[in-house]
Amino acid sequence: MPPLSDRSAPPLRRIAHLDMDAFYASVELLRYPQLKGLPVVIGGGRRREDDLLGRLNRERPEREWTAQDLHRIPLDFFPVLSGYTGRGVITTATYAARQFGVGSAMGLMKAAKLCPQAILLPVDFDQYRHYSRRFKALITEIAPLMEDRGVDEVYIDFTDVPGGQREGGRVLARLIQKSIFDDTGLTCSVGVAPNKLLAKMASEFNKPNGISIVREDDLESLIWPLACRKINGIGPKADARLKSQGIETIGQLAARDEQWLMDAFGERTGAWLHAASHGRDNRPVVTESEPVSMSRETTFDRDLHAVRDKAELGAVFTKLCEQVAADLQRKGYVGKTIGIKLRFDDFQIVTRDQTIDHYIADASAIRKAAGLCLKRAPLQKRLRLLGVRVGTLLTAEEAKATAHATPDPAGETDLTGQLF
DNA sequence: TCTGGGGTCCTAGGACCC
DNA sequence: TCTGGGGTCCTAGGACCC
Repeated sequence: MPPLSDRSAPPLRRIAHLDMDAFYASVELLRYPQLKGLPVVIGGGRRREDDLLGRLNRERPEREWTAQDLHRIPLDFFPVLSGYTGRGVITTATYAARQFGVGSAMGLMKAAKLCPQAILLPVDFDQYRHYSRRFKALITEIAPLMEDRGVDEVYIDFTDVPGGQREGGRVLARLIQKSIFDDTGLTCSVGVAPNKLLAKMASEFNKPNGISIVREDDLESLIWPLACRKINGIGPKADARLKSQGIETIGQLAARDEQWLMDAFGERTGAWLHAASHGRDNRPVVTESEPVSMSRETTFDRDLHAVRDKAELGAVFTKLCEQVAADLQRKGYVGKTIGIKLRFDDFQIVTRDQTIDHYIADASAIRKAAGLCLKRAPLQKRLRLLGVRVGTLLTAEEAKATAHATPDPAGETDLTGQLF
């Protein structure tokens, strides 16, 4: 019989990070299995891709093509990157496409140079959301403490889940992988570690369809040789600053004195860099959170001028306000900080926002406040992007309960003097 | 031929209040 | 006339992430 202290010892903290493999592209491959193994990129702007079925029925009318026939669409019928013009970027590329050096966030025109034969599919967010909900539901059936990190990523707290400690978490990770694959046909990569920071790094070790286990004492051998950029939170700017100090790897970062880091990078950031390099992170897995803001933005097909393209801009502006309003209402939120975002032709970004004294969610009130913001913005340069944001959110119920929500009285919204 | 869209969090200065 | 802190809210910009 083990002593009481042993039996009551708390289980080791085991946190998993799960990352779906090439998620958007993999979902597309479920519909178009004939594309398996080929270079495929997902992306593109608003430029509506000609619907494949419609085109088939027009150009190959020898039979009727329906949604059941997607897997039968001949390869030569898919649009390819070659000759692409427009401002779209790649959202996801299949592993076959990545061989050519194309990847997320790359402009499609640049990708067309690198891999003109790649098949280009338009994004289909409804489809990705559907699979996203499905794989997350499967996970929470097995392990209820899950943190949503976007459509294709989650953290999972394995600590108290039956089997979560076996082989460092590998057994449970395998179970979840299998459950997702059996139900959806999609694969994912999982990293299990003592905390979120290390789990996130671990999930990258063995892609695709891999599992990596990182334990406390793996720090030196597995983490320290990695580039600082692998730490979630160190981006290109911070990485450049670290490099300028001769710090390339996480091990080199860990070798620096904490006080030195605090002097060089600020109290907070320095302390965080020091902790992260030593694999320390006590952030909990957060299962629910309220949104802070909602926004809509759009990049124009060509840069627009505030005066010369006033009518076009005004129409887009109104539409963005309507979309944000619809998003707020559909999700049941109101907000009182209304803001705009402009990106000029030189890529400079300017924001203006204004907090009003009551919570709103209707398009005309948003349009009115956003219009006032626009008046305070410089408008000499041509615009590439326009965005509308509503922040300082409250749920509609909260707002009602505290009588904060004052609906814009009918007819009071006055658009006279508005720029657009 | 550059570079999408939707988010979160942090910083820093100023206003204002105690 | 000069001299304090602290705290909160607001605004603008920027880094970073998916």
